[in-house]
Amino acid sequence: MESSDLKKAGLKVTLPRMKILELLEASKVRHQSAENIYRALLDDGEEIGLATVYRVLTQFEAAGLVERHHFESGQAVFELSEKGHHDHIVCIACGKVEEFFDEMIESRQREVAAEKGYEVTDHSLTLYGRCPDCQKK
Amino acid sequence: MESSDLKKAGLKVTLPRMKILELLEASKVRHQSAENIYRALLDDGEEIGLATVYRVLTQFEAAGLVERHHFESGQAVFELSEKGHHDHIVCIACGKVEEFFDEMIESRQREVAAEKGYEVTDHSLTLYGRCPDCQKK
DNA sequence: ATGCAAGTGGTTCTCAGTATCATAAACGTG
DNA sequence: CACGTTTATGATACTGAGAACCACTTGCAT
Ligand SMILES: [Zn+2]
Ligand SMILES: [Zn+2]
Ligand SMILES: [Zn+2]
Ligand SMILES: [Zn+2]
Repeated sequence: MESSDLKKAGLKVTLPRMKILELLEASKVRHQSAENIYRALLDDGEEIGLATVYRVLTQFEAAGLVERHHFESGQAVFELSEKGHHDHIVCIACGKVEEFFDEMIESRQREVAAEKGYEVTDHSLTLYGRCPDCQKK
Repeated sequence: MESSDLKKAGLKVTLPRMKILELLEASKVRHQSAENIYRALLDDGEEIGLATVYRVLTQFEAAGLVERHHFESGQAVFELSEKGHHDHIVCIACGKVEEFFDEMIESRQREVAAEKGYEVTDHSLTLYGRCPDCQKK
């Protein structure tokens, strides 16, 4: 992922956009809030405004570069959309987010929607529970 | 649903609580935002404060009387939890909400979580698309 | 280089929801 | 049913995520 991806998305290559993209790639945490990204960039010594982070993430989302999720925690989180569609399991104790994909669930969703005559454009499935680590505590 | 349900839930029977419960039962729209409920009560000539509506709905949720959902529209919506678990299809054009239950999806979710060692406490599945009516337009 | 369209970021604004707190209503007791 | 304690109410102030503004800066084509 690099500047060419920004061009492809119809976005000018600017420093803040590059920095945000780089951070999303480099970070070991895949699902991050806007404020998280903002603080991480500040900590890296970058000069960037919070408004820019929100604006750029929204543009990235519109361009299909990132996806936005609303887990129950309130705050939206963003992830690079390099990998294909997947759903999430969120640990309610430590906040860890894992991903999964289950073709049977996906196809049943399509069937359910078709039965009701809906054209589905999107869906969101999130499981909440305790991860193995947090169960031990 | 009546005053006894409030007592069972460990909540004093007060006028605002009764009014909110009555409205939720009587309303033809099952999934409503707090502000919606507030305005509906005002329109019915009730004297109630918005803070009370939010407070009471949160108490009802804690007591298991209502469920809160966060569809992508931002605002939380509430519904009586009289019926069993179900998931939702939301029309992105007109906002209509339909409900469905699919045992195959439910059981696959349990399996996926078990494979990853999670104890699932809850999940949220929402399909977004266009309802039959809105497709015609 | 130079001009201008597009982007930035400090700040203000919005909007859903919560906290505060003085007043009012519910309920157990006599 | 009057009383007093406890809990609830509701007007209002506050919060926090995110969008809107707008003067200033940057990227890029000529
Ligand atoms: Zn955990
Ligand atoms: Zn993900
Ligand atoms: Zn519709
Ligand atoms: Zn429902």
